[in-house]
Amino acid sequence: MRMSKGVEWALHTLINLDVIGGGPMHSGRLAEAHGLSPSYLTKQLQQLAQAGLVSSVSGPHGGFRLARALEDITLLDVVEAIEGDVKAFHCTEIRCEGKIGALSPPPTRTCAVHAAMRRAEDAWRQALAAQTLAGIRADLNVTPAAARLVRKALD
Amino acid sequence: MRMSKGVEWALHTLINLDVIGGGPMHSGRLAEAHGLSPSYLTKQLQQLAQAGLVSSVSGPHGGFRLARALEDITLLDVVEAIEGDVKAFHCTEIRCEGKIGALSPPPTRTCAVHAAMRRAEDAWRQALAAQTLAGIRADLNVTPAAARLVRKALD
DNA sequence: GGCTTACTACTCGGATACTGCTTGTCCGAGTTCAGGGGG
DNA sequence: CCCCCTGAACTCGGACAAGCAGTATCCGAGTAGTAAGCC
Repeated sequence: MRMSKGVEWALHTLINLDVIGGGPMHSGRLAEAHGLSPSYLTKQLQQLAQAGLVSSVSGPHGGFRLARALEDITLLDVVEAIEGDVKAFHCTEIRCEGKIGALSPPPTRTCAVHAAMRRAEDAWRQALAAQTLAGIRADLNVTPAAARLVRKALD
Repeated sequence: MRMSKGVEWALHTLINLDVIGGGPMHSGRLAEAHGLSPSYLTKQLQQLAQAGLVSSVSGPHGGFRLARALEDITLLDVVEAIEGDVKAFHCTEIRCEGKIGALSPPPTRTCAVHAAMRRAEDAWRQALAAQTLAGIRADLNVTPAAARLVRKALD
């Protein structure tokens, strides 16, 4: 039950992309901004590109840039882009296996255990979808001085 | 981001323990009731015992029995018993690493990304804590005939 | 001098090893029950 | 006839392998910019 650390990397990197603004930034710079593995961060950025959160530009002066405004990117978007379809609980229908499964008639309704876990996960997903990266950036309270600092670090 | 399948096993097994009621039932029977690996289910039951959800009895005619009523067992109790402390998102404080970390003053407040992810997980945890196994069993709508069937399968 | 063309350097993209955790299994410690012997 | 003791069988409990997803890495494909050559 551990979330990939790529999610943390992606979130910070997306916000950094917004702070510097403008043209594409190549992944190596974005990685050293937080001391991350460049190759692995590239992999995560590719996932984000496939999901349409960033756009990639090849060649010299290429890199990644935001494809949407932070207001239009929710936490759920990022988590789903990195983790794929987020279903922590996987119902394997063990109620239909073994002795009980053999003796019971085939069930007609969905598994109650499954339904209960799904309700909880829906609450989680909903809470993720309710928060945008713009809100997080506002919470970070990036001062103009801090923004200059980030641009300098990525320059 | 996958939850251990032990959680599913534990939930179904706990409800079965309640349906049969009474004395301890040994893990082998509980396992074959749903076609599970006996050794591995024992491992999960031990986790539940450590968490105080079931009590274990050694020796012949021993096994596991519910230590609490289903009303007093929430989904969160089970998930935490099996998975340990449930924190999907682990903040590694990358904001303090790399170039940005070196240039920025040490932060005073908690990481905004971390806080946002924690809010979502709190919603999930809260939804888990709001559902008891008694509610799930009620949702299953176990008829007397079905209860007899379970007892027979575990006899 | 301007245009075309080939080259180079730099970036993303996907295929390829490695690591840690979940999953699965095994054997030993402890306990209860049963049977036999003694009082 | 009743009690105690010894033994055996059965259960949990924790230590020990195997498989798989997450982690990390590397090299090839593609592109833009540049410089040289030609008109």
